[in-house]
Amino acid sequence: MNTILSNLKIQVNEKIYVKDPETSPLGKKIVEQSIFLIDEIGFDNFTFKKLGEKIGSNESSIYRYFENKHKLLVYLSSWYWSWMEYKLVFATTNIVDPTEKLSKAITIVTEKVTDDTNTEHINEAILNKIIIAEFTKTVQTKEVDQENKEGFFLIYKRVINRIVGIVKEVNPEYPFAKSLVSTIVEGSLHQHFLTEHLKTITDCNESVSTTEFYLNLAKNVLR
Amino acid sequence: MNTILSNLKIQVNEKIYVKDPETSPLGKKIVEQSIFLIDEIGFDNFTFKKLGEKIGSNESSIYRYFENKHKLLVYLSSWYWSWMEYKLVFATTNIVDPTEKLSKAITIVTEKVTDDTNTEHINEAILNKIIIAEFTKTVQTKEVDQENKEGFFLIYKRVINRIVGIVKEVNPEYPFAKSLVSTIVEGSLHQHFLTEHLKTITDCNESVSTTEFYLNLAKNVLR
DNA sequence: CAAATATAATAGTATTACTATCAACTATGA
DNA sequence: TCATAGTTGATAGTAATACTATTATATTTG
Repeated sequence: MNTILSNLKIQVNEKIYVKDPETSPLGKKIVEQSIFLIDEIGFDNFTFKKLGEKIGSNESSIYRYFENKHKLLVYLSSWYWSWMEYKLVFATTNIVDPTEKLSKAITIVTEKVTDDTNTEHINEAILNKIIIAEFTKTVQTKEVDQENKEGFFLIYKRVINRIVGIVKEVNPEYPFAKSLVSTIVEGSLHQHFLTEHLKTITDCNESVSTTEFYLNLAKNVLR
Repeated sequence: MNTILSNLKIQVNEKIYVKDPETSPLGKKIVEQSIFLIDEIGFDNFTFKKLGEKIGSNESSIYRYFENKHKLLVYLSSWYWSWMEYKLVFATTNIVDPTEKLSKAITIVTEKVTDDTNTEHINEAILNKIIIAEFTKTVQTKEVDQENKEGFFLIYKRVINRIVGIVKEVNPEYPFAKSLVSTIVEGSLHQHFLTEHLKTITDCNESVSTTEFYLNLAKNVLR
């Protein structure tokens, strides 16, 4: 996986950006540093002006890459889920036993992320923290239907449906495969959030535990 | 329940408001109409100025009740979960069989809400729509730890832990009761959202189905 | 009726979320 | 190597947001 990812470019829907940030040093810096700044001050307090100051660049230059901060967050999310899809595919390819395949998939998608050193300008561990704290904000807007039509959430839906396929291999009779998987994926982000901030309503306390909970859940539901 | 609720006042943590909106006609109007306006234009586009125009009142008057729009949303959420707790308690009291009790509880908490005509100025059906679309925004902020300390989310956590108690009656051996319940409660809001906006990653399509999915899930996990 | 309280109207500030313009610098290719 | 296209930076400006402060006017209560 290592060598392959370093040659592969994560593809993000062109409609999300004004200019592809991967095509210039400034673009890469915007992406790289926005991850740190959003993690640091939170998306709600994040502005292009502050990011400009952080990277020693002008606010107006950032607008040449992203229409607004919402689009930047959608970009980061798309990148994340696209990267997640690679991890998923590589972890499950050539595994014949559906149950084992599903376990690997659930593990990939629910465990805490460590930095993938193959992508130079993106720190996946921090990006994962952002996804945990802010991902629902990319979807939960009044513009969701419009943006869904434009394909902003395709990658996310593809990740879900890839796992749905595995669930159906494990148990073709189970009638709620899609809801189960979307519950696991979204729910694991939520459990990670609770582990950090509202500990009294979760049993998860370290990275492995959230995964354990969902592995156990899936096993019980699909047996 | 009807007669009792019409006499009971839903209690909301005093730190959430500047002045209790239940104590004046203007306060009630602010709460009543904010629900309609947030539903209509979304929380992100909602401002006190727009609300003032809608209710024929001045922006500055609204600030005398709520510090900012975030606090107003926290107020609406607290009200909602408090009301949900009443429904829960009344639906499960005097039921001896834990399994039946849990089924009632899961049904209450996952089903689509219809207006409760006993509360004059609050339309619960619309409020439920707001909770589905915006609830995570009340929690997912940089101030979550501070606000949690001040007790802003106590009611929500109490609802979760009340159901956790029932889960433990059903199966005292199950090691993830808290995570299961928080997954169900938060997850059902998410499934309702997907049903409306991202239909390709959910199996739920009408009110009953989300409940069915989670009843089935809980049954399989706890047997 | 007086005093206290609630509300409305107006004004003002700092920040946000942009857009527009123009100058400077950089890379390319003829 | 020069011309030119494209990128970035600097500055300015606008409308909206998120408030705070002040004063006037109603309304309630004792």
